[in-house]
Amino acid sequence: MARSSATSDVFNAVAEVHRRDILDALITGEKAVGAIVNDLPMSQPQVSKHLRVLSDVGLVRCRADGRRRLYRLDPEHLRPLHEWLAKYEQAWNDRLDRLDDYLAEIQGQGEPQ
Amino acid sequence: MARSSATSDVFNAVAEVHRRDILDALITGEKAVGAIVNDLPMSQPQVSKHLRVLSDVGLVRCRADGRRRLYRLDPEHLRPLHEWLAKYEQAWNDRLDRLDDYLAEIQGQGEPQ
DNA sequence: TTGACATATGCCTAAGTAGGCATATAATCG
DNA sequence: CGATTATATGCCTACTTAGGCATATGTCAA
Repeated sequence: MARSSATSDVFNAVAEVHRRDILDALITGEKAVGAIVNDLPMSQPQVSKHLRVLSDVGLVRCRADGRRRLYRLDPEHLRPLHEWLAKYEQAWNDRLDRLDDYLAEIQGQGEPQ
Repeated sequence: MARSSATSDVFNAVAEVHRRDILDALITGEKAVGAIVNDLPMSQPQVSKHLRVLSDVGLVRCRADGRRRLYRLDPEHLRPLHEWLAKYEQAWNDRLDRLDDYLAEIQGQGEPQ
């Protein structure tokens, strides 16, 4: 048996590196499919299919603009991940607080945009 | 092609519901395999195999105690997830701040232990 | 309408893997 | 040592899925 359907599970949707790449590409804002294809080393059908999965899970939303489809992130749907992770942050607060510090540090350093 | 090996990727390791269940079961502390089998509706080999995956990724650590193997969480290895998620928290701080509030709320309410 | 551009889908194959079952390994006890 | 308990592995099958390719669908322009 394989993993339960990625279509209905944010965890599975995000488990795919390429899908994370797409989400990362959308962090800067709304983008057309073609733009994503240009930014990432993926074929157009590949991108479209991954966008479909991400869309089914709610992580991205689509908007029509002429013959283009503009996709944007819907971070609200990262909530399950966030909640799940939060349980562990609570349990081992001290260790993860250090992690938070570390993150704040590297984020403070490299903020090009 | 299937997803890239779960053995080398925290995201994939955590994508499996049963593996998350095991991790959740270990939140309260170190547990023997048998204890996990008792707590969750899974067979012993099933639990052992999932523990193997989690172990390979570093999310759990094993300690021998007689004929038992005690497993405990190593939250440090949740860092990739945390870091990845942090990027989005930064980008949409206002939205996820509300989520943080919400989480703090429900966590403050139900703290039985 | 015809043609060019933009994106989505369908079909197919290869590959990874979860779970069941039996069994191997390991440790303890008598 | 032999028996029992505790856990890990191996084999097998079924199911999911990523990616390639071709093509359908949709939109705009002339």
